[in-house]
Amino acid sequence: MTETTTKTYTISELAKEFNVTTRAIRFYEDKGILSPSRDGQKRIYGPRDRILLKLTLRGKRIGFTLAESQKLFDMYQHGEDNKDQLNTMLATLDEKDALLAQQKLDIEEMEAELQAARERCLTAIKKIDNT
Amino acid sequence: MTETTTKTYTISELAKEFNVTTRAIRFYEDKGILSPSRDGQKRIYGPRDRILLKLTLRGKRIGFTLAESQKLFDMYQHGEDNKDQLNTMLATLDEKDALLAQQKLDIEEMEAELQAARERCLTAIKKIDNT
DNA sequence: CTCAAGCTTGACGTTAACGTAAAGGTAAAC
DNA sequence: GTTTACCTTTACGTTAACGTCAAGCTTGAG
Repeated sequence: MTETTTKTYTISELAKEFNVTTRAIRFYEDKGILSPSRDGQKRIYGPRDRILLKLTLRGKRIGFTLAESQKLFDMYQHGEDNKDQLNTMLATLDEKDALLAQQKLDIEEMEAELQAARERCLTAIKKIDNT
Repeated sequence: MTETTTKTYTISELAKEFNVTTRAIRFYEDKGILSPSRDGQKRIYGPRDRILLKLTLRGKRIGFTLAESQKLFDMYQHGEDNKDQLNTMLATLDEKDALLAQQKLDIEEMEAELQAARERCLTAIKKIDNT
């Protein structure tokens, strides 16, 4: 009764789902981020790969490099028994948190400026229309 | 009584203030973002250059390319009379706003994950300490 | 059988954003 | 007058993150 088959994905399925190229996905494997199993030649991706891909792409959107993401994943997985490594990871996490905080400020300020620019645009357009 | 002298900066002053290299600042000039005046050979930066530099760096922190920042600045300055250009700019602003909204979500989720990772770290360290 | 669709592994090309010398002008300090 | 500290231009080097062929396996449809 208990299903033991885990969901799998082909490379192009993942590519479509996350809107990236297959080339990019293979590239992430090269960088040690993904490690799909194989069916003969073909790559088979499991749920774990899917999550890692998702996290990687999210990281990218907020400015993490692939190397940074990979490092985090790596520490997260193989650091359970090494205190030094755990502390290194805590430091890394703090560092990232600080960056995110700064980014939030930057985003707020940028949004205000975009809004100001938008209003200036609209005013200028009105002026033109009244000519 | 009314002072008309505007504050000016040397390249290294700006570099120090914003913690970037002089090379980077000259690079931004190459890209058309800054346009300092000269005192003989030497570059003289005014308040306007300073602001543009600040905005550029802020943009960078949230993932804007230099070309994108430059394009925004350019539209902001020379678009007052061209309706098409104003509308293009409005579209660009909307696009950027959408990206910023996505980034906010990404940051929230990433912070949650970093927090979870941090707690896992701390737990693991405790376990080690109790060994 | 063959043919198109999708997979594979190289391997060279590209863009962005500077880094890094190299080689020299200038100006205040000693 | 010669170091020292900045400034300049020119130009080749570098890293990240893929893009873009090339050349070939394989597999289900017709």
